[in-house]
Amino acid sequence: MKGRIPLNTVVLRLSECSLFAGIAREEMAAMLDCLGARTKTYERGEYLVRPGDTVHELGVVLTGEVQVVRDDCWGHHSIIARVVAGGLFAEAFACTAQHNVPIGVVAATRTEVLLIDCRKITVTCSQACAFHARLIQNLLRILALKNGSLMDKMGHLTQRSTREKVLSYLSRQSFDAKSEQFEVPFNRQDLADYLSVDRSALSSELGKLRDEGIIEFHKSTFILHAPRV
Amino acid sequence: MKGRIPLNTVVLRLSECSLFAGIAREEMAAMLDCLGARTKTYERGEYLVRPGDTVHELGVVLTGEVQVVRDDCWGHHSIIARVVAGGLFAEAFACTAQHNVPIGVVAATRTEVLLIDCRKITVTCSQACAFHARLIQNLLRILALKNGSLMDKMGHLTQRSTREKVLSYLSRQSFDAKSEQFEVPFNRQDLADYLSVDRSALSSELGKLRDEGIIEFHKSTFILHAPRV
DNA sequence: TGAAATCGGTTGTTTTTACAACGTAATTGA
DNA sequence: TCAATTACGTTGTAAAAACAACCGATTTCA
Repeated sequence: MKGRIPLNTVVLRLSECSLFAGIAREEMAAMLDCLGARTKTYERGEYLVRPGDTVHELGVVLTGEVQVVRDDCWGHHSIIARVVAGGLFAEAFACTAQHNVPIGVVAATRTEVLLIDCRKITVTCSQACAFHARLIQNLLRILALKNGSLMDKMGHLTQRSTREKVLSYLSRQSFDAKSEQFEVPFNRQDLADYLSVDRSALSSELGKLRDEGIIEFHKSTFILHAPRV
Repeated sequence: MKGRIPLNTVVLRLSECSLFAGIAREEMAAMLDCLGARTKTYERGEYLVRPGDTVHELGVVLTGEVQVVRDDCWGHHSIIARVVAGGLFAEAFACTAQHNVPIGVVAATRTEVLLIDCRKITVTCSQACAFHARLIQNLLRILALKNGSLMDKMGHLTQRSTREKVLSYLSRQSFDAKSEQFEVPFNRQDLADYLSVDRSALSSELGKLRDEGIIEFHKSTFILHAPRV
């Protein structure tokens, strides 16, 4: 396999990745070879995918974190999603071999990724490797789940005011954490970019919500007292 | 097959549906039987899926049109997507057998649909019907494309102002129509709900854009003079 | 045909946001 | 350790949106 990351390290990471669920570690080396997978490392701030690229490979985040972003013609920067270790990026575009993708993928930290040509997954190979069917089913499930999370995010974006957006987001985080107290994985600017609101407006709205006793927060730790939406 | 719609009518519709691409018409009767598919008819305004439902079946729109909608706790109604003949709905939730779905699906016109239990698609059946693999691949492609359209829609929602949202939307419609002139498939209220803006604000913004010579419109026919975004 | 409902534009008021600018605290890194 | 950078809250102002209310035109349908 191409890339500088040791094979057993890669296999270890992949064993916890939902794309490879149900595939034995012993099979993985052969599988990676058949898929023509390669590893690559990016520094914080580097682009893995640029708007306008043609994408054939999907990416698996082995370590670190990437953000799927979009900059529009009015100069706004927005964060569509974050992908942490075990997650996939660009898989929807790779599956349809999309030209001129509208999004970018940028490393939020130093990041190691595995890149796999999607055609190698969806087109069953001549050796009729046993894992193909499983990979396709896993990919199907991942795409379905991602559809769900895109809809969740839309639930925040469709809110009219900054207050509603941030409450919608915090409620969701609280729900996912199964706790009134939780960490948000963004700094203020990134949270604003994620919710498509102004940073200073976000800050002041958070201040108001605190004054009203609805939330408490310190840095990225939040406590939501309000009934969860 | 259960339902009151004649089989050959269903087969004719399905032959133009991307879920069944690559499947011969002669095979379809047997396939529908194996899948346990059933047809159903809804009147305008009827709900096909309600928020909170557990969904196992995906739907294929045979005739008519449905809207995927979401009503939030603040009383806002928003339209996530519209699905016309040949399109699928609820497939992402059905694939993951999701409980308590956050969305509703409502008939925008009188609508005939085909309902298929997703487990019958993804789990290859004992007869090892030849079409299963093809269905799964088609479904994969559809989910990937839908991911893309959700991202497109987010591109509109992430715009800050009503003006930017509507221009972003109209640019896209113009691009898709490959023409400066095009029809939008919404009335004003629905367009506002789709873009998550106030209807009267949308109306007055459209008026301003017309006064500035950027667009022309009559009812749902628009002409966009501005360079496409 | 006529009443009712829907649709779309307009206006005015109140609320909210975006934007820019500034200060302080925390973090980074040479 | 000190300087530079980044992060975060705050404030003021101008712009924009939300909301409600209204009106005329069109469509629906009994």
